[in-house]
Amino acid sequence: MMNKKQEVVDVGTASPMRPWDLPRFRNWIAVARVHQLWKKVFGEALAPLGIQVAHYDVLANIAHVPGLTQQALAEKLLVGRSAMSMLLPELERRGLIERRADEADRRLRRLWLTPEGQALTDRAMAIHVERLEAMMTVLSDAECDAVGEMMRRIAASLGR
Amino acid sequence: MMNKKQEVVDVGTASPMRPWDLPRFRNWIAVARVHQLWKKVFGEALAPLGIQVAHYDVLANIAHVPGLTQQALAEKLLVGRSAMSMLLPELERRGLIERRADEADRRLRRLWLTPEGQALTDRAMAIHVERLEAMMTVLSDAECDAVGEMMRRIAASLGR
DNA sequence: CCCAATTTGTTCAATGCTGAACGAGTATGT
DNA sequence: ACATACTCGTTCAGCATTGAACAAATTGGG
Repeated sequence: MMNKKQEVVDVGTASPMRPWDLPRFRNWIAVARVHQLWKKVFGEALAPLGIQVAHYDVLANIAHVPGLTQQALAEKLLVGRSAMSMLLPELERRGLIERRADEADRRLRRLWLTPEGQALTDRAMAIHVERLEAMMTVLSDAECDAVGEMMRRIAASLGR
Repeated sequence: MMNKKQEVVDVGTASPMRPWDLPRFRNWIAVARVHQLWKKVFGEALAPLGIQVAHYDVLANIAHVPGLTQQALAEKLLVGRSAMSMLLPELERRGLIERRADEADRRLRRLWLTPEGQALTDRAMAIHVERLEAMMTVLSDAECDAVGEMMRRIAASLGR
């Protein structure tokens, strides 16, 4: 497969650098824009449940990996540990999650969903899937998979 | 081209909804993750210049469309107008931008880069392009363009 | 011409996240 | 056993962003 570097003819413009002329630049802008738009749309879709995207991210990750620690959760969400210390007490107070100290290592607080939390998370995930499918209808299955594969490749190269 | 809906065999699991099994879900997670990682990486790359990503977004957009209004800038960045009212005075104080009232409509404050602002923006854009190219090396030109095209399609479908 | 409605930018209280400092608990080395 | 270094979670001040309320300027209909 050809993979020659994409070049832009320098016509001697005043500006020494015109990123908007570079395909990679313009294409990445599109990625960033879709991500931002999605966060807005999803946040509004979640509002009727009385939770925000940050709450949902927590609940969905506990549902995916029950019993994970606050540290592990913070890493998955790419936020600081302190953010969890601020957010989780609120979810606990609302009876959505439970924090139990690990028996072997009492520094760790492992996270679990209560039945109410699981029920809310199920509803939120249903909304998530529904909205995502709606957004993705403009892509064929093959295209969608191709995007995912490429993004995982980029993530791997970023995480060195 | 085949475009049959991707289905997941329901093996009668306990959970009524398992989004992680859906390809569209997993693929989108990858997009979100790359975007978040990029923001972190880029922010660190920008730190030596003494500006943050939010500042850069402002400067780069003024460089791209000199004389745009605060309102137009806020819309482009998907933030509220008040965010600009907080951020721009700082950039003005540092001598990077200039705000001049429009002659015809004195409600509007149009934004321009000072020579210093232009110089800093050029340096920042060089870093931006360099980092972006580095991140994108794992994609061929055709793949990169394909991602951009698909993202623009999604953005169009989201913006109804 | 005039009054109401709209638009632009600003202010301010409230919210959420960060990063550093800290205490409690655990691991390591001698 | 003991001291040191590390890890996990919490607290707190600092900072950015939001959304509502506001003033100034403009627009449009009577």
